[in-house]
Amino acid sequence: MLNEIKKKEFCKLRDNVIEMNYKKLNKEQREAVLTTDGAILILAGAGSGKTTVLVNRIGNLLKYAYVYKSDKVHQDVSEEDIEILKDWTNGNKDSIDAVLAGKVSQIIGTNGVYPSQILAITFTNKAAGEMKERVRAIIGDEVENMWVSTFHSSCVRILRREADKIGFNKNFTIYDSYDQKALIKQCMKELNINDKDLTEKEIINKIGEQKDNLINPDSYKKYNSGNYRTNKIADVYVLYQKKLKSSNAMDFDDLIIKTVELLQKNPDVLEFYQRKFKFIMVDEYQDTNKAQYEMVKLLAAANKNICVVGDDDQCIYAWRGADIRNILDFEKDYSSCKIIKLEQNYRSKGNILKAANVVIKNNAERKSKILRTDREDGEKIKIYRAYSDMDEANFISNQIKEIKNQNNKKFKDFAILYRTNSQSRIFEDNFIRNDIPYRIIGGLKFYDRKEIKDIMAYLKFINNPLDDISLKRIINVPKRNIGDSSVLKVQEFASYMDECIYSVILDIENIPGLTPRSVASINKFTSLVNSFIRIKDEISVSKLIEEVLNQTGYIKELKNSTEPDDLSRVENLEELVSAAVDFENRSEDNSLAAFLEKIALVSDIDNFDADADTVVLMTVHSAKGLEFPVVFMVGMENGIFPGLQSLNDPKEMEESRRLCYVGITRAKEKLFMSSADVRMIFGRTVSYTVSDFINEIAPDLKETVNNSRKNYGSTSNSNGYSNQNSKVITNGGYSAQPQKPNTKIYDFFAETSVPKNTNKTLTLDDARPGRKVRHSKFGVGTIVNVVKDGENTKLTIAFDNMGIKSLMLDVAPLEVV
DNA sequence: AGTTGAGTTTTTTTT
DNA sequence: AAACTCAACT
Repeated sequence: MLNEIKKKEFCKLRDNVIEMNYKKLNKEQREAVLTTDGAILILAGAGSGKTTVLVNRIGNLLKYAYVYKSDKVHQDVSEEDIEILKDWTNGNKDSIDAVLAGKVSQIIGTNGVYPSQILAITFTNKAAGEMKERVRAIIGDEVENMWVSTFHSSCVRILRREADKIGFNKNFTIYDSYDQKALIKQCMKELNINDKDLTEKEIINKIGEQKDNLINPDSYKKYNSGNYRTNKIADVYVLYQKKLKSSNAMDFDDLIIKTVELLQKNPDVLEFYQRKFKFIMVDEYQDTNKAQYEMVKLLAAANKNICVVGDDDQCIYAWRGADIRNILDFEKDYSSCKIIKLEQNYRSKGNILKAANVVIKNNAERKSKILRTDREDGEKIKIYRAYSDMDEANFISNQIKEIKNQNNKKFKDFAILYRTNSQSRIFEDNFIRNDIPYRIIGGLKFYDRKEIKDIMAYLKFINNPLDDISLKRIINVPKRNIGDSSVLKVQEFASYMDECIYSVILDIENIPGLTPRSVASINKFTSLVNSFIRIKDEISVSKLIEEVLNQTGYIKELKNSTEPDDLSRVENLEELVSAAVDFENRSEDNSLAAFLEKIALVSDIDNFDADADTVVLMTVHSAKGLEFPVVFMVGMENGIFPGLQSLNDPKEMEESRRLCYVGITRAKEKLFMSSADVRMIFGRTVSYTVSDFINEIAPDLKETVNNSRKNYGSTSNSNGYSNQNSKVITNGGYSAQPQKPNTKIYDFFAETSVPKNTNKTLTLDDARPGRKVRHSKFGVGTIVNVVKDGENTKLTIAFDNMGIKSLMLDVAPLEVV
């Protein structure tokens, strides 16, 4: 009756799961996989196999949810068949009967879980995709019924279904940060806020902060009306939300907040999703903010089957509202929760892991957890001090070539990790010259290019004509004689009528003060976009883009242009069309709205193809979750990593250290950490000391690899420069060193972060950013900036308790700490 | 209306 | 160093 293949498939599936559960997993992992009911917190250190655990846990939940598709009614059922069925279904009689009747497509076993009852939230789309594929390997295409996605994507999916319940139309627009900025600017203008010291950036940050913490405009206004500045910010917040709503748009934060609101205000909706998602899993839980936390809490409230995975040591998004307490207090939220620690690291060699451990140990606020590995110690961490940023890049490209040849590595085995995107440029230049294939993840994204944003604005507007921000972007692009003043008049009239711009320009004759020429131009524009709106559901997205490019004359304008950049713009637009075609082929829902959503929510890392054989350059933030055989952490200087703004703020310093920990733990076999004597920042030459984080690594775990610098002064080697450097660093201050003829070498020895009380008066030579100093009145602080002003040197110092002060080097009573 | 030019600001990190 | 902004000029 049951054909052999099916039986085999099933057995294979079950055996797979069991095999994975019991053979490949360690004790803690197994426990995590097998604990299916109730709340579990999995504290998963870097490289401890948490994705494996999550995937197998899902496999375990679905162990008996075998898909059985047949419409044949079975009659000749042997005893053996019955036994097999019993085994498959764990004796579930309903399931057995259903199979025999040929009516079911699923057998539900003891766990009684359907794929559709599982919600798995990951941090990036890429992580979601990978998890999906690994689950697919166990349960097959049934994986499509699971929700495996990011917070933002899940929220959009819910919101599209229920938009009307919170007063939105289901094809709402997702505003990216550019749209957000434009709208904030407009709000500020309308509120006559042009204070030089109340910038839109500050306002955006403040509003974002409120949103992360689920504070709505009204309550923010209520509690902040006393303060002049916050009161103004509150006004912008109120107006901003109002305008978003009337534009049928949401910003990134709103996606989460509106979902929480929806669930809170609509018990029936909440109940629906609570019943649907019997099992919830959240990855990277340490990076959730209050809003996300609340959403998870709401959804999990009924079943309490919640499994969160995270690592407090890898919380690197506090600046975005991520609240480490969410993970630290999980036990309080779910009192009967089980805590499982995964401390066995399968990724890095011993020394790398030890280095990570000693660095992170310096953080105060953490759950104690020590990663261990069975792997051999491997090589020491390689520390390189370059003389310049160019030298740093050069050193690295030489290392890449050398290691690649000697160790038979590929380009894709190397990653360059930095703290800020701007640091990529110098490597890019160098790699081009050295013929090293590379990819940069992050920075200016494809979809952030002007020409792409222009066309996307057309699409956004066509999809949602209430979107004033997009309309204003395209109304005179390409040029069609609708000037700023005309747009302003239209805008003002729309505000006065309390309508969107599109609806007032449809009846243009009602708008006062427009010249006949403007009226004609606007009418032409209106009928153009109307023609797009008419066809948007009838043709594919790629066709629509082509129509827009041609009908608007956008392509023509670029092709006629003499600007050299415009040629590549045409190519980019062609790529946009290809992206749309690709989307149509892959996506089930290939509507315009789905396309826009996909593009709004992709991150750069989502497109990271681990198979392409190139060196990879990215920020440490982007690298989270990835691993590479050889990692270069570059710009390891006080002032860059950690950044200037972190140096005098203990909280920021801890976050930086966590970031450093993330960076270190990306490396499997070799880790380089480099810094430079001098580098260019903002067109200025600055010099920073070696990062405190490098100094925190115990001497026996690291070695200096500056041998290649012997041409740099005969004194270097004779002073133990290359061999005993770690001792030099830990032994303390440069004052112990004899004067060096070469000031650069001399400076190098000055790099130390182990504070030694020398009581030495601060001199010009010591006055560098990152150095800790003591002022007789202001106490201890860190030099943030040094500006030579003729004879004098002006120092900017961030004091631990007195804030930031500017002082003259010659006059101020300062000593080296 | 569009262009030029001086002046300014930028670099955290991202869904 | 480069990108962006604003205002004064064609």
